[in-house]
Amino acid sequence: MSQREETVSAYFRLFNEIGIIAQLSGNRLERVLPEGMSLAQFSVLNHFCRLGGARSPTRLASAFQVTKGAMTNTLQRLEAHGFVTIRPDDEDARAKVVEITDAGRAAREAAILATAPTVTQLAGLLPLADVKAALPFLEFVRKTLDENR
Amino acid sequence: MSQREETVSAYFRLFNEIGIIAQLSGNRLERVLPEGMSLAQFSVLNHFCRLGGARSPTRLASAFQVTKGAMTNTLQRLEAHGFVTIRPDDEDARAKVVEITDAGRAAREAAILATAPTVTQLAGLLPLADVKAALPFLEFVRKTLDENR
DNA sequence: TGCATATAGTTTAACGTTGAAGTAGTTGGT
DNA sequence: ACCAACTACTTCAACGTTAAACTATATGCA
Repeated sequence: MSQREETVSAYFRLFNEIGIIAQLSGNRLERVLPEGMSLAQFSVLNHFCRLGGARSPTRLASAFQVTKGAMTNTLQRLEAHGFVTIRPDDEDARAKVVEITDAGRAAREAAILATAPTVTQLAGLLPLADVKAALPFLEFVRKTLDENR
Repeated sequence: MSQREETVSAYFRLFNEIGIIAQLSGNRLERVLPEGMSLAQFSVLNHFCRLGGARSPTRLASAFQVTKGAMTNTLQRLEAHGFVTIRPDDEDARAKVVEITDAGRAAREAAILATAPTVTQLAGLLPLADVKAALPFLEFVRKTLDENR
């Protein structure tokens, strides 16, 4: 294999491994999440609880790197469950303001409890130090991909 | 934040970053791939070219960590394009034997050429040494998830 | 002020995936 | 030789995603 081919294959392998891990870990978490709660919904609830305050759909879409259409879908489901409220933005009639509800906070708590055994199991298998060591590079890859679409 | 919460959040961040990277890199490659060729199809063609020989659908499904249903879908599309042949297995009437065709090899070549500029761009942004350094951990994570479903 | 352009959000079709149900064939213990 | 349990593959509905088309509103410049 030429040097060029070896280089190309390293990048393909990187994205291939990452793709498979995303698939396996996503399924895995989704299976233990309470009935009807998707990973996308859980992530949004988490975001609100961790950072507090209100957000527009567009800002959420960009935080999670999904299209606005995908975020519309997620937010409509969350609203149907009563986990968020969506109201018009007074200062910009195009925009909306999304906020988590008490029910949403409770659902997030329940979801965290539900995932705890799985996270504990993984913590026993994947050394925390390795995970922490890998994060900066992964964040760098994510930012790089994001900035060069 | 308690030690426990910090640990949990490290694992969530790991899978969150990986999920976003998978989404962004997958879209990105798919956009430059020749019309009608999905990443799943490309991966299968690549697999055949790199490793040679024939494979059963189940073996392919397990190599890519997708369900058999997903692989049925991918193989049917590849067969419709004439990129693989699918025939019964003489030694096991339940099974099938999948092989790449010359057209499939040509399509794979074309796909590699199409992705070359993107890979080159990424190679300029993500240092090869960092990518190579990250691979063993990612492979370990993938194997661990795979073995503990 | 008016108009071109940009932005916020929704809708739609198409896609790939999962999980479960179903068909067909194989295997191993008795 | 039989039959229960397993395995290979397909089909189907549901889901979350993308990209593109669309409506409505905002912004900036001539």
